[in-house]
Amino acid sequence: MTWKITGDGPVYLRLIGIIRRNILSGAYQPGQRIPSVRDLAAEAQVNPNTMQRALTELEREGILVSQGTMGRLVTDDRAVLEQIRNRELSLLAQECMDKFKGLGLNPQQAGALLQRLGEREEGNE
Amino acid sequence: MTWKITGDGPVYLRLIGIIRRNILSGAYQPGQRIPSVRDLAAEAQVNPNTMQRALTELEREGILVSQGTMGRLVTDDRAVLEQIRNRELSLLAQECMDKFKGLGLNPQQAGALLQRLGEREEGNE
Amino acid sequence: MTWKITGDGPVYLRLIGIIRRNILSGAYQPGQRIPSVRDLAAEAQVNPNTMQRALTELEREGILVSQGTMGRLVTDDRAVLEQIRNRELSLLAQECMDKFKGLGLNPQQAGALLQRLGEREEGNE
Amino acid sequence: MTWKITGDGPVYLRLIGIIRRNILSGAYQPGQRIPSVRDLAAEAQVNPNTMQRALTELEREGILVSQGTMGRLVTDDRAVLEQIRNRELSLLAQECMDKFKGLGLNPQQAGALLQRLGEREEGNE
DNA sequence: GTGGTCTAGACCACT
DNA sequence: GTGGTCTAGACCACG
Repeated sequence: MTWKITGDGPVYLRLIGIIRRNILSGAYQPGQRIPSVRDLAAEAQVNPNTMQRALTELEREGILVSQGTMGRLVTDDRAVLEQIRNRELSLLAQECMDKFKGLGLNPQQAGALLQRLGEREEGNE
Repeated sequence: MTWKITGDGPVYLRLIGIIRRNILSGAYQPGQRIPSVRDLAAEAQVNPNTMQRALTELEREGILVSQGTMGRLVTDDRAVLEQIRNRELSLLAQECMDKFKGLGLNPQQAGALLQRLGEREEGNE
Repeated sequence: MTWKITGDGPVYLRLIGIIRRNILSGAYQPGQRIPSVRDLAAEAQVNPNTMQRALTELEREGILVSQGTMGRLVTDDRAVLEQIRNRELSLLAQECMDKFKGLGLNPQQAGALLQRLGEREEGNE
Repeated sequence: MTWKITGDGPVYLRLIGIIRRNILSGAYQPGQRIPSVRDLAAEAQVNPNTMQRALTELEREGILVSQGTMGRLVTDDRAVLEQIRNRELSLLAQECMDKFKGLGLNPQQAGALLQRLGEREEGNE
């Protein structure tokens, strides 16, 4: 896992984003145990308190579940994962679309552009 | 013009991106005179030298033209603008697609998602 | 390397000319590492920033390549070197010819004059 | 007459060069009266003493002749003019050749290059 | 006023 | 140590 804590804004928010994305992308599988707060903090070169806060928020979100003294697991509730994934997709889509609009494209054109990207890749394979 | 110089990377590169986007989006019209180096630097709260560097690079790119002591203009060469716009679109599309792939979508699905965004907006109108 | 930064015009442009000529003349061999920015600046008695600018331009020109933290090398692409050499030859020829014309010589006569210079040298050998 | 006193070295030496070249190029005809020291100094934006020194040197060279209180004339001795012109040509040829050598050309090649320049111009006419 | 250049000195990331 | 970036402040040429 890469821990480029670049950009601005509170560090713990960026940690949340990074961990969430890594779960949704499958880097951490549903039901899998994640490293300890201390280890994660060391890996990300961040204060353990900051990492703790990020994990607590992700717990409240339901994507992580605490096992008391046994550490934390990624939820195995596929419905929760799917819901969070859809929310992230929606945010990402809106974010991208805003940028495309800034260059004068409407959703139809932007969507077509992405799909043309796919055709090009197929051609390269 | 908004000057959020957030994120990481050299400031002058982000200035270039911001100004270029503002030109491509039409905030600065082709042939229009842009503010002086010092004014832009004050507006963006950066050192005039840094702004100067950004503008010099944009000049080399051809999207800006210097009029010596008469200030700088946005080029009125539509072909240059269109070419740069296409390059930016290509980069943006690839960038977005990378993020969508991280969430498990292929270009077809991502494109469809953006277009569904458009239909939703039409419904709201 | 001699660093006579005499004459007029921006210093960084004259630095570019001096360094380029020294590369083309073989004082810096293709693929060879050149001194650090700071060393060159000290040698030429200019500000490191000014020297940095000159080197950056030469990099953009392709005659120098940066190795990140490993310093800069003269390109080992002979084609690039040959192309730049031809361009310099063309400029130099035109520049000389302008001066000869000021003294009433046409290209034929000027060329013959230079070649007679060669014959005289042969005679001295 | 243009008075770009650029470059380095004593001003009066550059004045000498400029005036001599203007005479040899025919801007000042043999036997013609040249402007007064005061006028020339004003034109060149130079201290009259400096201009005086330049003219005195040119007089010693024989290319200018003083008429006492009647001002100065360009010599009408074609032999003197021709001799000085040859000396200047010789210096210029050597100077150019040094630069060509720096780029790896011998006199034969340099001469051929200049003559090719002439052919190209003929083609454009 | 405009753009452009130069210096001085600092900081950062990389290795 | 290396290249690279940024700031601060000054000076110049051009109209």
